[in-house]
Amino acid sequence: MTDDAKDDTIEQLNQQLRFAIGRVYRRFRTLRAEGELGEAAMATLTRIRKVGAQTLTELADEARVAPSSMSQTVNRLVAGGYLARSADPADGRRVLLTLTDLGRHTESVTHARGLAWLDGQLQTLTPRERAVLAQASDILSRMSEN
Amino acid sequence: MTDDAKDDTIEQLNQQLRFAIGRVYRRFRTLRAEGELGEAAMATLTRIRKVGAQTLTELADEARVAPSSMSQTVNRLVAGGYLARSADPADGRRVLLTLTDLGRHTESVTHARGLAWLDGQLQTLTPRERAVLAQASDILSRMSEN
DNA sequence: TATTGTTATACTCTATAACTATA
DNA sequence: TATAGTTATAGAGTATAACAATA
Repeated sequence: MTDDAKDDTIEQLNQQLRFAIGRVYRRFRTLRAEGELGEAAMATLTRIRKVGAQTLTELADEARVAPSSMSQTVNRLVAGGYLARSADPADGRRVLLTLTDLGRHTESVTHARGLAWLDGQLQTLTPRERAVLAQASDILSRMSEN
Repeated sequence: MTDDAKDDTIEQLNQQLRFAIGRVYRRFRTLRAEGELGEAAMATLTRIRKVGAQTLTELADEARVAPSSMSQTVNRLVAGGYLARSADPADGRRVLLTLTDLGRHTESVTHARGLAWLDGQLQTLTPRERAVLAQASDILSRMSEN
């Protein structure tokens, strides 16, 4: 295989992959039911449910957004009663975000519902196709760290 | 393998995949340079470049967004001089969207630049990993049609 | 009546710039 | 000075509802 042929393959894969990911992402987004929390809000609740109380900077870094963006997402969640702000006793500049009962319950219910469509799709695949997606997930996660 | 074990695998894949796709999509989005067109606008220009003049409904269906959403994306593109509206001689209700010279040029340049990051990432993968991503792209594209 | 498209309005998500409070 | 966080402001993208024009 010449370098040119290899570049062609990569160019083609690039476009296929970007197109496929955009479509699936938008598909996810349209699954959101009336009155349900948006992607960023849900991801924030899920993160705190998984790892416990987080500071604003921790959440912003993990989501790869600006601190002000996360501050506004947190504002909406606090206003809705899903998150509570509390002072960090060890450092007065820090604010610890924790789930309220409503936040914990909403995260659990919405998470389960959000998985339903993808579950249905995955059920229709062959085991081999699922294995391909599992490997692709690993590769994509690694890539997005750069 | 029992049914329960199979369900566990799918549940795990579900979460991995959704996480991976969200991360890569957001990574794409942050690549956008100052003053460049956004994802939806660029995708619209690219679609017209590939298949020629399109009506609003065609564009909305392909992108899987509401007609009013596409109308507003088109509004921004027409206001910026990237697209031109013209009447369909065969049906007075229809509006045909075509690229202007600026639109064609911008699509070409921005498209090339947008591919750069992903190209770099793909170059670092093994041929086998790239094959996995190519297969995954197909599977994901098929899935998002449902 | 049905289809095509637009506008009004509102919400989510994001960013930059300017700011306060604490270390 | 540096770090943590907030607010003001702006813009992209999306949706629903109400509407006009044409088929």
